Amino acid sequence: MNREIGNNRTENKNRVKSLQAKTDRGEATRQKLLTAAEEIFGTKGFHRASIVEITLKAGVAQGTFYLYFQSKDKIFEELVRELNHSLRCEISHAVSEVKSRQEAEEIGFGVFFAFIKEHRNLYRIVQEIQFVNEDLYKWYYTQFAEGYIEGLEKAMAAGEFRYLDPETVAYAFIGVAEFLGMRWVLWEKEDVPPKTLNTALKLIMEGVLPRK
Amino acid sequence: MNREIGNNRTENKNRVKSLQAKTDRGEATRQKLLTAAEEIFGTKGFHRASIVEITLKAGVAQGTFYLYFQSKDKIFEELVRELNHSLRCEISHAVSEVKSRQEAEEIGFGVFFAFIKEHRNLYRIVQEIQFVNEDLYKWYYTQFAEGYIEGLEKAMAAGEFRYLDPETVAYAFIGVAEFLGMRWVLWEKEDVPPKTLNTALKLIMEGVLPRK
Amino acid sequence: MNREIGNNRTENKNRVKSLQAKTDRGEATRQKLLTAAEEIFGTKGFHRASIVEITLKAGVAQGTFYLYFQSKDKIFEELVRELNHSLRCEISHAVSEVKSRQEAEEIGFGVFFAFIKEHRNLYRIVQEIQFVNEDLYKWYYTQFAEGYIEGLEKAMAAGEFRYLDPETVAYAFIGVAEFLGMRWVLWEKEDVPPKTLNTALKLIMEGVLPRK
Amino acid sequence: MNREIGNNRTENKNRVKSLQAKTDRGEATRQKLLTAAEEIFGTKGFHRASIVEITLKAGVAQGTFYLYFQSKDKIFEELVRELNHSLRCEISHAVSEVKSRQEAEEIGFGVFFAFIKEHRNLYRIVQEIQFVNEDLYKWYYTQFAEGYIEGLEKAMAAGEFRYLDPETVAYAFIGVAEFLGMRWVLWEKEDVPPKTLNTALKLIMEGVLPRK
DNA sequence: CATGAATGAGGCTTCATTCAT
DNA sequence: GATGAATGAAGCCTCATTCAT
Repeated sequence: MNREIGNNRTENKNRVKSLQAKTDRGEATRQKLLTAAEEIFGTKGFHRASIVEITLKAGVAQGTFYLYFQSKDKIFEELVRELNHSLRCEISHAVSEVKSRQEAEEIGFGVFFAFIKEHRNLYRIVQEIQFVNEDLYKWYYTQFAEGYIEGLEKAMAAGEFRYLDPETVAYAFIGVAEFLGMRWVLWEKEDVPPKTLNTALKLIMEGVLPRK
Repeated sequence: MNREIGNNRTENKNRVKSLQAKTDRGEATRQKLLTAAEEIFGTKGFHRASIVEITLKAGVAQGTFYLYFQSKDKIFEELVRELNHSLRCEISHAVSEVKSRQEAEEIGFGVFFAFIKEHRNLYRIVQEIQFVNEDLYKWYYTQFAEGYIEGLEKAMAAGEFRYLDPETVAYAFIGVAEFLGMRWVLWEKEDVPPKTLNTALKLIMEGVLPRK
Repeated sequence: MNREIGNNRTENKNRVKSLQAKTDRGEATRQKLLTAAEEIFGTKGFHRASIVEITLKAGVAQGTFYLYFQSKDKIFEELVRELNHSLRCEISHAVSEVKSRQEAEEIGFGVFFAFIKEHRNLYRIVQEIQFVNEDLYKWYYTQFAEGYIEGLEKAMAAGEFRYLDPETVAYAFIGVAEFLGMRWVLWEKEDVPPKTLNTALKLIMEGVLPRK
Repeated sequence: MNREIGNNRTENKNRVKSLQAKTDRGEATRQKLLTAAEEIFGTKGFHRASIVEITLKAGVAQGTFYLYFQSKDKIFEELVRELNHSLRCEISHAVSEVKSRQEAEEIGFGVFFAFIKEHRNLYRIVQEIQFVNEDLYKWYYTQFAEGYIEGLEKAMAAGEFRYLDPETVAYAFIGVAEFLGMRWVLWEKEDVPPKTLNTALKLIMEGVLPRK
């Protein structure tokens, strides 16, 4: 499944390109549409958003939309794939030069919070994709989990982390990040306070039980 | 905010009742509608569900719907409040006779997973409420967090848990539960495997770092 | 009416030519478009066919279409005129060396069936023209009828056929040919069986009443 | 095929009825829509007709249309089935009390011409159905042919008509009727002149060859 | 209390045609 | 001559909601 959905992205882009958008002008329009869509979808959600609105904001005619995207669903899906890609890139890049796995978690959480602050809109989009394309929703989190699991396994093998089923740990950590991000970044529209970030890290590293 | 949203529920019910002379027949119809709505909303999501479908399943006329609920949004919101109420009741009841806070977490997670397995439909509804009534979405999690925080504070005061910002811990734990529930109960349509549950508990209790 | 419509054809061509300096390259493009249009219109019908599709199949840009044809309607009409022309040419040519009028009918029916088998696509086009340009539709059949009437009158004058209102006979014969062609060639996608052809000829020559 | 398409009619009607239209009011609306549709489709053809136009003429809201018909296609198809039914009923009724098969043809042709004069609109509809639902188009003529064949076989068995492949004769006769109807009723918007009708009958009875 | 027919705004999408390059 | 991106009108259909009975 992952493969397919992942590849769809490129295929899709290529197919569209082969039909149109061979010029810079076309590519610019495409970008205008994506940007507009990101904002509208993020603000009003998928269902309350309308194509008219998107094209209005993009400053193009309604029909132009369909030169670049097959449907409302498709542009939405593309946005999700982009978000997934960007976020994973940012995290893996930031984490790449880290010394310990513990530090990696710290950096990773930080980048994640920064990202959703920056892309507040796109972030909400992910939440709604499950009602539009459930497979893509699963794919979204599976992608993250896979990368996470890999890192965890290395850390466990190296003795940095004790052995705990990596998939469980991965989803648990993602859950922690998502809910703290939701609570502070999305609801409060601020940064996650340092205290909270520290607490979260202490929690996942050492748990809530008192250390003896 | 909480107050208002919480009260809406009762107000709503009362208003309708006062209009309808509280007949049993009326109350039965109301219940039929709620039950039908639960299934339809849960299956197809809020936007794809239609009032006709709900009334059809409930076996009443279209117009009848508006005798009991002001709008599509409102019945949806009521369902969310019901879900919130039931789940919190079940958990607090199950947890009430527990000896340690640690055991409370264990029981709590278990009950939560069982609940979403049972109410898979209603559970999906919560995910979608954020696009219909964002305040209610916040209310939903705030309610949980509040109860959770209270329990955590007691445990910390008693020295069962070490002191960590309780709100952070509460949202983190909720995040863990939600994502494991999503991954195993909703995606696999099975129980959360015991191994996963154990791993999760170990994780939140003692963290991933090796114990010295 | 006939005159005008008939002339439109040439006028149209000439006008375009005069704009386009009659280059061979231009004429080739024009032909590519006509050929593509014939296939697309024939396959999907006028309304379901699209200009993009035609230009795609012709291997030219969308805009190019309008260099050679004024509109979707016009190319469709031109196709009809071409069909009319070809079919009448084929028939009159085949019939030209015939000895009796009776034989002419035989040959004529045969050529007609062969033609629609060959040009199944173009043939369907004629059926649809009535909803695009009713005059042209009438023109199409009037052209046939006129030729037919002429031949019939000669045969009647010569005593080969008895005298019956020639226009009625002409339309009746055309109707017979069309319906047998529809039934066997278009529906069965085969030749009209010899038995059917013979039956038809017997029928129009001698009727259904028993010969005394 | 015939069965299915034929039955669809009743099924369709019933299905719709079960959803709505249980009252006289509903049935009246349904009729208003059918009547309006008959006129609009007949005048402008299927593709150029629009639902708005139909509902406007029927004096109902756009949405009302979809209470009674599933789609633009479906109402069109229903109209065709109705036409087919009515016409066959009228003919078979008129022909039922006839003494000879020859007289039956005479009456049949007459009723047919009268019918298309009366239902000029509906008649054009049939021509276009082939581009909307090809099976239904075939069904339309197959229905006629079947009835026709039956009558012809009887006449041939009785020696009233000589033996000629009945299916061929049926389609040929239908073709004659259609083309004369087209030429005089539809194009001239008048009755088929008696002369023409007589000529046609003579032709199909005795052919064009001189009687010896 | 209940019905269900009717409403009408609004959404997505298609496509013939134009025009700057 | 040719291109192909852009246009925007128009079409079909859905559905939450109302209201006369």
